[in-house]
Amino acid sequence: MTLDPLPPWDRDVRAARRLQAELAARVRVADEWRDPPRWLAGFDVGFVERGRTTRAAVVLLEARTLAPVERHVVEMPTRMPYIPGLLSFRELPALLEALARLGRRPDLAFVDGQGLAHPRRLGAACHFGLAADLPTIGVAKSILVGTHAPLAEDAGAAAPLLDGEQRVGTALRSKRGCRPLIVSPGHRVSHETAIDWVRRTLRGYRLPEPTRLADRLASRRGDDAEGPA
DNA sequence: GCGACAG
DNA sequence: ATCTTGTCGC
Repeated sequence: MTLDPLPPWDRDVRAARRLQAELAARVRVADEWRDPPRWLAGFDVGFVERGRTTRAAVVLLEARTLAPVERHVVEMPTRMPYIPGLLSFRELPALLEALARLGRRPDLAFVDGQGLAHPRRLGAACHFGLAADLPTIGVAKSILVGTHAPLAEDAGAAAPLLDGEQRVGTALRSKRGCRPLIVSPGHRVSHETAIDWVRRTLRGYRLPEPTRLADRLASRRGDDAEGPA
């Protein structure tokens, strides 16, 4: 037996982290839209065949009614393993391909995962937003970095997510009895607007409609039986 | 050195 | 994320 060689991804990990720091400097955390969003999109990525294939799902919804008007699923070979903090590199190709399938360009995109709430401020929502030059919001189901004050049990309770002194997102109890969502700006959106749009797109489930529908589509059980009002 | 660690 | 059935709680 020999000593374990350096992991093949070690070099790339370093390069990827440097690139993240550079890209993060280009992320704009402020609202930049001329008109209120009319088309929303939800993105989610899953893995099949023991991770060998990456699958991205996108759902386009009309902002006013939250009615889904387009759905697409794309698959491609997985190029990178999962490494905490480098998720965007693993998911970005599939996310961009899914976006390309849309017949309309969304005005605002919800991405499953972190936005600013990332060690180098470049979660998948930021990276995707930059790459597509689209306003994006990160909606994660757990914390990668940061801490927040205890949240009340009531739906709607929220607290800033802090990484040291900096606010990187918001912990939001989207539904009573559920663990809070971690909402953070991706690109071209402010903290306030990110939270506002997540709240406006909640429909009694833990996840906001864009992300919830994309999740269902990616996990294939994509029928259309609605639950409680 | 010892954990923590989106999906 | 994914592998997996029933089960406890709002």
